[in-house]
Amino acid sequence: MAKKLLLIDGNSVAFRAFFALHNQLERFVNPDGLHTNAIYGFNTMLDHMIKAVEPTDMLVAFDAGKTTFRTAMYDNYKGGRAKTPSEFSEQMPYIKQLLDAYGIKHYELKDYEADDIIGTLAGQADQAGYTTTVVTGDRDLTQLTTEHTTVAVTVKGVSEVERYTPAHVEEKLGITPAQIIDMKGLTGDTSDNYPGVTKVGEKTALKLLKQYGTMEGIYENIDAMKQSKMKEHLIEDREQAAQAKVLATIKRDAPIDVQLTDLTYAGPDLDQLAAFYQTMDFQSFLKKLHLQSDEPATPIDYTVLTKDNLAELQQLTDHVDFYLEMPTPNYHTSAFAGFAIGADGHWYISRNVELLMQPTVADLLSSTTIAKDVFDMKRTTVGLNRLGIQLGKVDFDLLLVSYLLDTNDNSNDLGSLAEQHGYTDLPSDETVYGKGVKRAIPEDDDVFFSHLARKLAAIADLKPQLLKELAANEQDQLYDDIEKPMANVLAQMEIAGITVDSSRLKAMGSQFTERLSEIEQTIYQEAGEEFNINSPKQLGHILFEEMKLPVIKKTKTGYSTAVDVLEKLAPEAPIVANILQYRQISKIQSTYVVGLLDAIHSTDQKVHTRYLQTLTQTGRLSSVDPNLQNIPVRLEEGRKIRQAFVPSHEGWQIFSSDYSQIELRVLAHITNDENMQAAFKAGDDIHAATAMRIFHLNSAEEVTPNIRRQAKAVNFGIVYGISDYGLSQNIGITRKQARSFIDAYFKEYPGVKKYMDEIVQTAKEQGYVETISHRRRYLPDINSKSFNQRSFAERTAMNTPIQGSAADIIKIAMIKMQDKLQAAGLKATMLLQVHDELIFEAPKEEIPVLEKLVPSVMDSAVQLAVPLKVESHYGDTWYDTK
DNA sequence: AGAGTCACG
DNA sequence: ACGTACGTGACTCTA
Repeated sequence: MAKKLLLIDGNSVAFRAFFALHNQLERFVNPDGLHTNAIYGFNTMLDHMIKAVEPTDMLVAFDAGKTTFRTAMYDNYKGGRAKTPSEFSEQMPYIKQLLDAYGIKHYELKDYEADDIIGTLAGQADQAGYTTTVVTGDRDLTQLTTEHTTVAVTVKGVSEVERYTPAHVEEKLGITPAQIIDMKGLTGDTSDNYPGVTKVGEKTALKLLKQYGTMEGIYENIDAMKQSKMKEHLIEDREQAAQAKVLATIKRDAPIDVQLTDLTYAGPDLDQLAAFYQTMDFQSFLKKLHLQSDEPATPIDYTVLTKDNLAELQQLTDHVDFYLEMPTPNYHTSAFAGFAIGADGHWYISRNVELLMQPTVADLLSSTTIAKDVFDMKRTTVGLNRLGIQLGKVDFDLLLVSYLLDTNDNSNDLGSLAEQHGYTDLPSDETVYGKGVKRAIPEDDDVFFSHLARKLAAIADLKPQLLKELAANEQDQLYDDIEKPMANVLAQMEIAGITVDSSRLKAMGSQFTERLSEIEQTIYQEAGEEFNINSPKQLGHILFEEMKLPVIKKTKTGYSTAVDVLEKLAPEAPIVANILQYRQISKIQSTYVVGLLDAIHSTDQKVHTRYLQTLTQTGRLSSVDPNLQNIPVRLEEGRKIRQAFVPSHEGWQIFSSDYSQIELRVLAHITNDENMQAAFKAGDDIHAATAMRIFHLNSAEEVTPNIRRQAKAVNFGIVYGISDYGLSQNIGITRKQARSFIDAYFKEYPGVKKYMDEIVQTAKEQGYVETISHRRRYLPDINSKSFNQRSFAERTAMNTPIQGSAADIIKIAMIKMQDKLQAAGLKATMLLQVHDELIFEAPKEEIPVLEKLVPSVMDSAVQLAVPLKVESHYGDTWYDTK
């Protein structure tokens, strides 16, 4: 049989696992007080790789301590690294125990790193005709790839890897695996703390290698290179580079005393593994083990609910678990497949949702004293509403709570989510219902009913644990006072829907169709041939190969034809302007005319979006099916789409209020910057005020529109976690100028500077950032080795509290708003939310009331250190609210 | 299914 | 030196 060898870089993968589950650090503690997150993550990765590779032979290599031949050669090697957390080191011996139970050989060698052991064995395996897979978190190991050796580098979480073959290395970097060491030699390695050639980074290195092949090749030709700073650096740092290359080179001949033939993998010792899992308190792995040993899944008890036993439900007087199954995601239109109801292990199931309308059940559900525990209360509320039933008091919503605990837990599948929280008695819907075209509700009653019963059991079982975690995070208020009431408000808005004038849309559509075919003909003439303008590939061919226009930007797959590129090309050829025009109209046509028409419900001429309440990483909502949060407004052409959004009654109007600069006001609040707060308190135009400060102007007259525009861009940039490059691109200035703008900004608003530094520091220490309402976002990459990932996490750390707090504020306003509308007995209805804007419909005569009420509710939603400002507009259509 | 593009805050 | 602004969803083409 063909030999398949799996080699694992033990330290690297364990470290990766530790940080991937860092946000769960305190949940992974066994009864002895040992942290187990790295062990758990390592095990997950192990299972995943064994399943994917099906190895006949395996070995896990470890580093053998601090000093190696590399430290002997260069004493700063891996110097200056942050100390390994003790929570991590304490787990290492147990990872080795785990491997023993798995029957996997592990090995370490004094004076050598795990890399060298792997390199040596991979080389031997290649000779012996094995197929080898190397698993590591360290990209440098890609130098080992050959035709028979694949290197799988962990990218995200614990089980996602990127597989490097020689072809993949070539494709990503444009060099061969053997040239990786030349590249490292030139660039050095910050995380291992050795330098290469000054000012030479990956890009320069790759360019040089493509030209000269190897580091030696570069130096052989160095004299012929034209004079430049780079040449000087190359000459000066020659020795350093040579040393770096040696440091980066993985040994292929380490003096190992294991033989390839010793590595046979025969599978785990199940008893030993079970005992290990018991000590570690790994319930889910224990479960899997039992499944493997062919023990039947524990059956679950349930009762089929019928008209005859309905009365039994009257015993439920304290709390009720409830789940309504709708097979498709859109609960406004989905069929009903069945439901489950019960409490304390007594589960009643039926496919017949008409039973829900029986008073016994309906009263239970709509009761405001008997609390319901559910999964996705908004979905449940809308679904029940279609059956004429109100969902009353909800105590626990597993979906909402999981999202608040960790915004990454945003799967909509109850089974997957439960598993995330260590509950393994519930398979995913995909497992039970199938996926894709094969997805269907099981015909077998027992299969389906058991699944529904297990859903209730999961909700009931996880409730105490999750509520405890919520309290520990100080998120009780966020849950009780914001997200739960929010779910109800959103359900009402979704049910209300907004009326769309389809004849208006259709009229616009035929105009667009006509214009499109005209432009299309012009483009074909200018191109000299017909092609698909919607295909970036074909368009790129025409523009850059046939017409030979200059290439400004490339994408992964070819030439970029994005707007910013085309705008630069417009002066070169008239076809470009026509393409831009075509793109603009075709976007409006496909997404907003045709797309919107498709979404109109024929029953009421309305669109009913769904707001996703548990998706975004910041706490904002998102809107789907259709997305009503990105209806065109910036360009007049598209803005006209808004004329199709009309009130649902004769004599009514559309009314809208929006927060003005809410994110900058939040910024002024949380940074406590005196200068920025003063500007808002004085009611100044903040962009003009910023302009005067950073450009040192003395009077408001000196703020020209262009200067104000630049200051506005800087303000935005700050909110996004600015970089000089990003700002320079945005407003078309040099990087140096952008840098000086930013420096001036921080000097003028020192509180902002201080906040930005502190929030990044806080994120690095605690692993997450928070909004004013204790909404939390974990940033696992904040301490990443990769500059890119780390920088991204740092910008996120700066932006999330701002964007997220603004989201908190409008949510609070919406909840208060809904109450006020009801209390005032108004007919006005809240229809839409677009991040900083609320849209209503109301009888004309209520407009004056709304003009006072809405802004007052919005600006007093929370008390900040600066005032909140709200602007209102109204008219006959959404278009007219300007 | 993923990439490219473009609509919004 | 590194490679770049934060958060979304829908449509079209192409593998």
